Amino acid sequence: MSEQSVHEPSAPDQTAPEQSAYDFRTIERKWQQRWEREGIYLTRDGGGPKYYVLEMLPYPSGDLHVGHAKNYSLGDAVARIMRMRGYDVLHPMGWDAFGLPAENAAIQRGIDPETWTRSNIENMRRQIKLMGTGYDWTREFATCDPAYYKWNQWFFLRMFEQGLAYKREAPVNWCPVDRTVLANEQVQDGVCWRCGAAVERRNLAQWFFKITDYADRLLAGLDRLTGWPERIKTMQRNWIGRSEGATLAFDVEDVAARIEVFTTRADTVFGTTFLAVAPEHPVVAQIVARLPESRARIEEFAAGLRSKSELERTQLMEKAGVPTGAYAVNPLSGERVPIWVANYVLAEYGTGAVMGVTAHDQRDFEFAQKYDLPVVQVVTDEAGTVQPPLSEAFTDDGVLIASGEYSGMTSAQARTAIAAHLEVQGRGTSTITYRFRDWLVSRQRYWGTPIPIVYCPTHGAVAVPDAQLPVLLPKNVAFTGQGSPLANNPDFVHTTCPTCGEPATRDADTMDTFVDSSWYMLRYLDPRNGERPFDEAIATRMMPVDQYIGGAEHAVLHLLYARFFYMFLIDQGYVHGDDEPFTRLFNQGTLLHGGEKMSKSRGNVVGIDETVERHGVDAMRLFLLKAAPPEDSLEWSDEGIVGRVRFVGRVWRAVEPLAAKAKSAPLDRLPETRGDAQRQLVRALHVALESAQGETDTRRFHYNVTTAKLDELINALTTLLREPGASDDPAVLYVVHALPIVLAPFAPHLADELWAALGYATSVHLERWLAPDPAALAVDAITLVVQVNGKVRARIDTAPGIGEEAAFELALREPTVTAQIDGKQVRKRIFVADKLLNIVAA
RNA sequence: GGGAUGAUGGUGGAAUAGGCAGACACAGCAGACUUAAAAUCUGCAGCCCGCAAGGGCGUCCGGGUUCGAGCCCCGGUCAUCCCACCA
Repeated sequence: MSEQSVHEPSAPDQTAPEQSAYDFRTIERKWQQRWEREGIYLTRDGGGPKYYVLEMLPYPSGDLHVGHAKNYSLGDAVARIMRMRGYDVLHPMGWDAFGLPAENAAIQRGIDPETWTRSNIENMRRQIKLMGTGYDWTREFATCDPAYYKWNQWFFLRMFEQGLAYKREAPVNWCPVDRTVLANEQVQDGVCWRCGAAVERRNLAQWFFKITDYADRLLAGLDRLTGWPERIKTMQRNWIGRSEGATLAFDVEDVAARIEVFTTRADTVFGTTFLAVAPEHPVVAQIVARLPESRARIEEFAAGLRSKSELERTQLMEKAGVPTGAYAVNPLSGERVPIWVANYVLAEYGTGAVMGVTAHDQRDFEFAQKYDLPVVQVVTDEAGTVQPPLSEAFTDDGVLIASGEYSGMTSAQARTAIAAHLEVQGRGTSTITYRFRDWLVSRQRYWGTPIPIVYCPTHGAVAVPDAQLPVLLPKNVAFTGQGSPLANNPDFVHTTCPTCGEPATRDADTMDTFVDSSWYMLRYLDPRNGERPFDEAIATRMMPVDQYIGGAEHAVLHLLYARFFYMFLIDQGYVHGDDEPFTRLFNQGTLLHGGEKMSKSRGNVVGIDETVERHGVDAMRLFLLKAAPPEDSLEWSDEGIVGRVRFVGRVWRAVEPLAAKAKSAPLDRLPETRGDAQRQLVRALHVALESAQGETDTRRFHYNVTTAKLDELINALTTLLREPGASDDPAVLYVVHALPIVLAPFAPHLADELWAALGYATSVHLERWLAPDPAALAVDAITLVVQVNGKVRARIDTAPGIGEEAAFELALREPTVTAQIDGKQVRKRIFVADKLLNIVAA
């Protein structure tokens, strides 16, 4: 590492604590340089079990703040503990480098997106190294490297071949002034972020990945992911939104059309009093052709709806509709029901049409109230107490009434019977509907992976041959914020058809950046492979990721897309094994400052450079681990970190004077202990070891508790050191010798400085972890709690294993106990060995 | 509207399986060291009564189960997050 890459100290800060004897600035820099020089964090192939720990790929936004540090401190501690425990740890880092902010910088400040991105990466890499994190940097890549995005294109073509990538029209946000598509975050209050023009919805032909083909596998896989938080799995299930029901067909009177409706309540068909369709439903055009007098009314209604923002449409609007004038026929009862266009029917879900069952669906009920439609109850509860008139929809399952031959059946029986009956007549089928849609991957942007498709007047959409990949992003691009940068670039767009060689045009869209992050965990395994995205054998050996760490904001999209992508890779045989890519998932809590999430846009960031310069890396990392459990959000505290600065100094002052002696204290067996204080000290060390190691086993990562155990350890050590002769005590020297090992995952620089002071020439991070020793953890004295009627009245210090009778006799010697029993009869005794004696007296 | 999670001292938090509530730390107070301060070290510290010994109360509120509830059950309040016209 060169000198330039180390941060220059900022101006001296008068409020900063005076430098103690432990010069963290010099020491931390020294170790970081040495670790890098010696390559101690390169992935080892030492014949141990593999352990792949991965933090979610960061976006290179510019500067790291302590919120990022919270994430990396955790992953780094996990990686270090597992490495010391003998696992062959893979812990890589890279960059999610495509995306909108770089393009915005280009539009607003005229900076080339690549220049902007690369310089951010440089800075963030420097800052991550400044934290002393143990990544294997030889595997680093950025998703904007052509050597990476080439494989995005390659996978796109494989999906295209399999019919999993397809093209269809879909609405986008369109700015009529800038003639460009806007991302949702570029639409603010319905207007363009740049020019303020009102944003329109427009249909464009775009590429989709057929993730819905995998819906049931994505659902089923969740049940096997026992190492994932239940909350995230629930969110994914809700997102997929599997719904079992039936599709039923209603004939339209006087129009040669059928309206299909999806319903989960086929048992309520007899209660249908109207049909509601989305304004976009094709039947609307057919009805208008037949009943021209309805045209104006329907078009006005649809136009009013289109002018509303998404927010107004989904949250604020009252249910409303207009009658089309046409009627449909109930396939079971034969009754005529009016067809309405309604604002609460979604074109994209189900069939875009619903049967209006006013008595048994709350939305339909409200609609009926507003437009005075009949309410026909066809289900009642078991006891038959629910009777008309209804004041609200009765939405529970129950028993059918007024439903012809189905009356008397339960809802569940009727659903099956009705679906079967209609199926025979060709008017119904059992259907499973999903809430989530196929994955729209086209983005009308520059800074992303070009879609490797060419449009030929003769041959249509043609795949770019593999040999011609990557389709490179052009360099000579003007960023005006108007139009599409690639579509505006003739050199890029004009090409020849791979099939016939005639003039053709390229697809001018780029891929959603979620494509980039859907398979990156595989590229780390074989990052320089030029022939394949990754080697099959290596991937099969190293996958899945054992521990994935990141924020809950990716609970649905990224984590669902990556699971889908991996299932595809498994199916295609690019990697073998289980089709879930992330065995365990841990969701970090966010870092708050001033009660709000720390972020550049909120202007409440605390930078890494300043924090490290002022307090030191180890203190920062220890504070971020100590202040709260890692899944909780955590309020940054400039005061709180002072406690960790003190801890670092206290450890150094306690250990350093004894370091020369301590190396000869053997670590392979427990030391002789003379007294209770010595036994407590050795026990404190093993409690800390157990805490640190247990957290990786149980996956809770509650290092806030582990750091408290380290506090207790150092408190016990400094207390003992005040006793005469302590510096020759075998227990003290044993603990001093072992201390760097237990500190290594959390304060890696301090640990190595202590290890060197002991006289070691090699890094402590190459040492083996100490196994917590049950003999050291055993206690030789307990405090037995004595309760009278459930209230603590005395505590008796005694040896473990004391019997109930003996305990009772001791308890009766305590005046605070006898005072409570006095004049009462002892009715009962509850005895919990080595813990508690409860005397029940009345 | 639906779902999930949570609520513990001045603050962040701890409490393995229903068994000592408040570990550890921050802030605070007192003391030691110092000419003085900083740094460091030591001690105190949930609330109320009491000189003390000790006692009463106490984990959002109200009930319940239990010898015993921060933890389990029922009802409520508040907070955060997610989904939200999904037929």
